[in-house]
Amino acid sequence: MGRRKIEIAEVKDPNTKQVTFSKRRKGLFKKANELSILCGVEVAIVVFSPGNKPYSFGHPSVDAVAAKFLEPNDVQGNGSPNINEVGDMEMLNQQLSNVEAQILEQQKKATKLGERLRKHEVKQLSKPRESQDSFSQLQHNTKDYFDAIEVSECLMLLAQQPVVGIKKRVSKKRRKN
Amino acid sequence: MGRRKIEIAEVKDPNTKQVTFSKRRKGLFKKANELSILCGVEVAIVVFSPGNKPYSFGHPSVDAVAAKFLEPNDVQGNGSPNINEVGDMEMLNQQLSNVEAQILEQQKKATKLGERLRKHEVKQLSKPRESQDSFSQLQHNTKDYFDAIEVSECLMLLAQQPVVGIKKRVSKKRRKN
DNA sequence: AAGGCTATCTATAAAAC
DNA sequence: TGTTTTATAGATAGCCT
Repeated sequence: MGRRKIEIAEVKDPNTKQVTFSKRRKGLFKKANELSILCGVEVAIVVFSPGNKPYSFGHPSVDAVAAKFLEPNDVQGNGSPNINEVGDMEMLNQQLSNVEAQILEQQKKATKLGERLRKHEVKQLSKPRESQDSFSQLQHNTKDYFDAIEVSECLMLLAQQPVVGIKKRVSKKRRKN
Repeated sequence: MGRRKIEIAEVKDPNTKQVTFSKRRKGLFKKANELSILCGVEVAIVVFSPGNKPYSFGHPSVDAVAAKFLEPNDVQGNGSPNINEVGDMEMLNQQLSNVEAQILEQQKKATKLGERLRKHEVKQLSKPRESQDSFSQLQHNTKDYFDAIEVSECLMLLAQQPVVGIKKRVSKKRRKN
């Protein structure tokens, strides 16, 4: 959409990245706003800048969307429970291709990280192809279920914004392969 | 962006509205995905369809973004606390025409919801997702590898679906006004 | 109602201020 | 360092299958 076509890969130059972020975040929010108005629907977005500053957009507000999401009883649309989807396979593929490259490059670092990862029962990264396959498969098998849950939880958390001392504990889990 | 320019106002024809929603939601998610990749940032979106079905997008996951959003303490980016901005005044003005009423209405729901949430705390919403939480924790501790690893990690974890027994507890937080 | 197909409109990468 | 402009890439409204 600019003078030149750019590949969707992380922008290296910090300055350019920041500029890109500003422009695209603005564009994203605008799109979200249009969507909410055109279709009379509710939307909520949270995004972090390269500098880790959080930005958000909500129509009518992030809280409102969260509340609605968490109140399935109020939804009598068509009887369909919370159904969620991550997006299109196309998008996922785009992510995957990106991930593959990163995995390869980070394999070394990942090794160093090994210890910490293991603490969390996260095994070492393996070949990209494997990831892709499993992911694709997973995508198929748990598309609806998976993300629906993910979001509901996020919203639940967001819904309680004025929160400060949330403590999350993750017990060591046993791998059961 | 189509054969004709349209004003940003609620589409009346239900069918057209649905089609518009589908197309634009797809576009919105794609944009969000591109933003996350181009700038190496985290994004989370939740949107309801005209039929009240929730859809979501998250990179690397809605959870991760939510957790980060809720734990400013962990963020040492530049010390800037949560900055919340909706976008342009233009956009805001457009929203204003609708928001007020909805906010009020949502406020009640939110309140009701609050009770409910507290009651259930964060019950276990899922199994496969849990793994991502430990990962998001991990992310905070390994910022350096963060970008490169987060996605691949996510994929790996997802690939290991048969994850069970993780327990996450969220303590009741005290609001500190 | 789920996918293509353009003609057009919109977003935005670079460049110019 | 930002704001505005410009030329293009990208998104999509109306159609059609």
